[in-house]
Amino acid sequence: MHILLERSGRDMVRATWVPVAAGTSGESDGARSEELRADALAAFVRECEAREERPRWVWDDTRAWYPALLAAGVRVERCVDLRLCHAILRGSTLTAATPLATAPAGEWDAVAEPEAEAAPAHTALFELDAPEPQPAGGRRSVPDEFAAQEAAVAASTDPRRLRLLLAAESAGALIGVELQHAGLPYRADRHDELLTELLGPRPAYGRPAVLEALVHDIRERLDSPDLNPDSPPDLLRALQRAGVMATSTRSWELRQLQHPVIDPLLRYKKLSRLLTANGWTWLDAWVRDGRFRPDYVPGGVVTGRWATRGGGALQLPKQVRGAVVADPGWKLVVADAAQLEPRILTGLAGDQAMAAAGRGKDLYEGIVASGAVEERAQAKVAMLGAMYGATTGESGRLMPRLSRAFPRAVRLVEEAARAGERGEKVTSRLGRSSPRPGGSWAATQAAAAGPESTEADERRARSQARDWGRFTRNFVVQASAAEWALCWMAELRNRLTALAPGEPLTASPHLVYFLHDEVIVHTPEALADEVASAVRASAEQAGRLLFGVFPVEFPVTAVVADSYAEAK
DNA sequence: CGAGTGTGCGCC
DNA sequence: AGGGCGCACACTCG
Repeated sequence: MHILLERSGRDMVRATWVPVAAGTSGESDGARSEELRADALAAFVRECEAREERPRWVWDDTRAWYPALLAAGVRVERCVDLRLCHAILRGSTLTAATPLATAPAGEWDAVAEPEAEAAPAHTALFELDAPEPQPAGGRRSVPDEFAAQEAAVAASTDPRRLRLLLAAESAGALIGVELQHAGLPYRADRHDELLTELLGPRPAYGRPAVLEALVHDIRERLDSPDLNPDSPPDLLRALQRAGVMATSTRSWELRQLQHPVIDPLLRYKKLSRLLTANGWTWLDAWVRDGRFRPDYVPGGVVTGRWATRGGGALQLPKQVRGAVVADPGWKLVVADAAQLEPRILTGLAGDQAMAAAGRGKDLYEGIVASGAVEERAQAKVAMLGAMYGATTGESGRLMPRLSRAFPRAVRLVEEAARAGERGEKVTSRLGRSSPRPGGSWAATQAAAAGPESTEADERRARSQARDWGRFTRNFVVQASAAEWALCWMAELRNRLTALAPGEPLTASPHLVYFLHDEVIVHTPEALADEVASAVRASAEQAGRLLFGVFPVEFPVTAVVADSYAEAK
């Protein structure tokens, strides 16, 4: 049973029951409906979860509904996040011919958070189409939108895959809220110790002692007493005055050069970065009551990866992971999927040779064993190059050998790149499609094709096309990997719930962290081994959901630990 | 003075 | 001369 929720006035909520598979009629005739007070919602949801057979809650935005329910101690097993699903169905090539996809943009296309709207809708490289202005007449109701989405899926070229994608995306929305609710167990005292060890004690003002000493040292060695090492132009000038022929102040470039200042400068950069990104200010802002609670944004990236807002949760540096510590009597199960993206590519391409290389062992070692390359490092750089579109350097040179050994896998990414270069969309395993190149794309390409095009026009157009081709090349892999990760997590969430039925979220094993191909579960010690098994079983299940019987494996390492730093 | 852009670097 | 992000700081501009 679907139970649709929407606001029906000040402090009131309307709940509408829609039987499964009845949502395609475009009408909600025969559907039961009930009005209730908003403050009675949590009790209502709790009761339905207990009474109904696995109800699926349908609402506009999980981030708007679910936090209050969790705060009231109510967990939801399944939902449909109409806003996230709408975005997928609007863009998917599988639903391109449906009314939902061909209609002009409406309020369901709006960005959820008004403050996010201010963000520019383009990047330096690729200007995407700005959202069209919203119609004044209000938005389609929740039942109408739900019916339109069901109709679009039913009329799509692959309803099974899309249904799976929408279910996984919606489960991700629930998990994102639950992650923030639970928080990552985080020891502020350990973090402070780590910072103090590396930087010196927290200063009341100004730089910590270790940084201050490094600045002094750098200034002396460059004979620049007033140098601000945080200013790239200043620093570059000072370096050149001292005879260091750098063209930028990037660490990787400085590392190649020989000069007494290089070592302290690199150490300064590293530590300065730690201080500004994850120093005491970060600790004060983001860690409360022993928990780090970042704001996850499922579906926040075009490829379907998650984004975060604030706290930089997806960039928690290795330096501070020792502060992530399980509560007394609890353990962390730290799990990550080994070589996820190459294995996803294997499944996408149906490449039996590469599946064999990854069977029962490290995929890169398997590639070495196949004879394609001599060393693991080469296998890795070649695979990454194939997925990211490297054309030069070692990676570029290895491509022909990779291509000979694994023609299907390489052909798949090459074809995705060619499609992007033509300005076409590409689509992930379950049906998420890339955006079309927007902004100046058409004008630039037309200028190069016109009768009076100059050499420069053509160069610009070629370069733009290649840039977009690298994006679509990576999109098919990254987006499909994100789908695998969602299926993995959704399956794991179900298994964790089953380990301790009826328990509140934070009293039983629960997810506390997610990082693209990595999860952390916080669990009572006694259940830790069962959790680790669940993590592995969920990965197998995710592989079957995406690739059926095709024999590509998705090994995960699952480590039971007290601290995040112990894993890896 | 605030808003927007560029640089650099952390994560996958 | 390599895909996707977020964030802090320096810097520029109105």
